Amino acid sequence: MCHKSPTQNILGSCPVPKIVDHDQRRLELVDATWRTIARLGIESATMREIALEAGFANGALKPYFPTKDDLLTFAFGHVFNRTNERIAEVTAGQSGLVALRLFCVEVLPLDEERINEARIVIPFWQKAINDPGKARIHRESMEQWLAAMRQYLAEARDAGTVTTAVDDAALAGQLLNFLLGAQISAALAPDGQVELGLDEQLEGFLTLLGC
Amino acid sequence: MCHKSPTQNILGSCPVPKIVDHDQRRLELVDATWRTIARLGIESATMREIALEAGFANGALKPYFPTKDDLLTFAFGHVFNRTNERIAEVTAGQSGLVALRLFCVEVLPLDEERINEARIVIPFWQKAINDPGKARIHRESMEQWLAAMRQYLAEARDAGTVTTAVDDAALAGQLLNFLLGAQISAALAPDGQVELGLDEQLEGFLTLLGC
DNA sequence: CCGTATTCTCTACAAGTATAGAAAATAAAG
DNA sequence: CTTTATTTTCTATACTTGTAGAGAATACGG
Repeated sequence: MCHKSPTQNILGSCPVPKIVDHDQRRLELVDATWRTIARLGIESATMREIALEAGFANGALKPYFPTKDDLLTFAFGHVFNRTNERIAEVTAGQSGLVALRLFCVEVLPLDEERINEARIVIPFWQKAINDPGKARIHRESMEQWLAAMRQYLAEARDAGTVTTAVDDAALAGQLLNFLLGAQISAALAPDGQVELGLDEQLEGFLTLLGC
Repeated sequence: MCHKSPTQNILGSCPVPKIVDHDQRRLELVDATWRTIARLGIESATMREIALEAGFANGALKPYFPTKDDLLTFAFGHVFNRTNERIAEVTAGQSGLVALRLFCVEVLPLDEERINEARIVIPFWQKAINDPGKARIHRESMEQWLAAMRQYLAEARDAGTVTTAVDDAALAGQLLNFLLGAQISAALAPDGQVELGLDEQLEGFLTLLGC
């Protein structure tokens, strides 16, 4: 009698047949979900289409995500986490205006990959309107972002690079809404359009802070 | 033999039975669509549900909107037009910073009605991601808004109330994205929440312009 | 009251969806 | 090769949706 779980048993001695890392498979499926939504839109991202994109047949997703909502919630959460990790990497060891700029540049949809992320997050927002759980995911990330931005602003004030009379909470909120709106503008821009002027808008905002 | 169309024939003399103003009926249906989306979300806004909300049975919408897409496109366009008319009313005869503030206040989701509009426009954006026609509707309105904002900024510069070195195009773009992002923030805020600080953020931005 | 053109209701249907679960395929140990 | 537990395919089901269209209801002139 063997008590070992097959997935743990790489060098096992029981009648052990298969080795699929469920967690990694889930990430593969999330990636396929992401690609499908970016390519066809969320309305065409059916379980069948996602399975196909992942290279499987219809029912293969079931053992890893019992329902479609599980899959989507996990996928959305993963995109959020990935963005936050990227932000953490880029801003590590930085502070003040420099960190604030790096933060914004990382979030703004300035390249094809992040424009795709904008095409994912908008359907997420739409679902969140009528799904309190998803709305909470959004709000918690945004609280986190706001806190980071307020800290960077405070640091910049200490350094003397931010001198405006407008208070930090208002500035951070304004900047956050700007970042969110930029997702809309980028996702709905015509196919070939590269220049939305987001760089200039960000630089403009940062310039205004020093008044 | 009678050649008059019954809908035109208010005082007719033919065997004329019914008087339904098709255009007004369409507006009623658009209103019911709007209410349904605001109440249940766009995913639950089926033809049946919309018809019910309008006080009709399933198939009654058909003569006025042959397909669901016709209904939705018309409904979205109508919300856009209504907003633009409201803006035109409020800013009529105004100019410069005053006009700019009135414009923004009219667009920002500061009351329950405009938070509902945010709950409508987000599903629209989502659909527009994969529907070039809808994307164009959005872009054309935004071009119009940008032009208006740039003009107000130019007027304010002439009046000396805007003195920043940041150029007007960047300012207008930044402000537009702020307005769009505010829709997201408001639509996903918790139910009871009244204060997002959008007023302060707008005032903060306008203050920064005078540097 | 009757006739008539319009408006609306109701039922029906074809297409597509998520999901369930039986059966086949698979891969490694013995 | 056989055994065994897992993984994947495949088919089936229950449900919802948009749409179509026949028929009933309606309202008004005569």
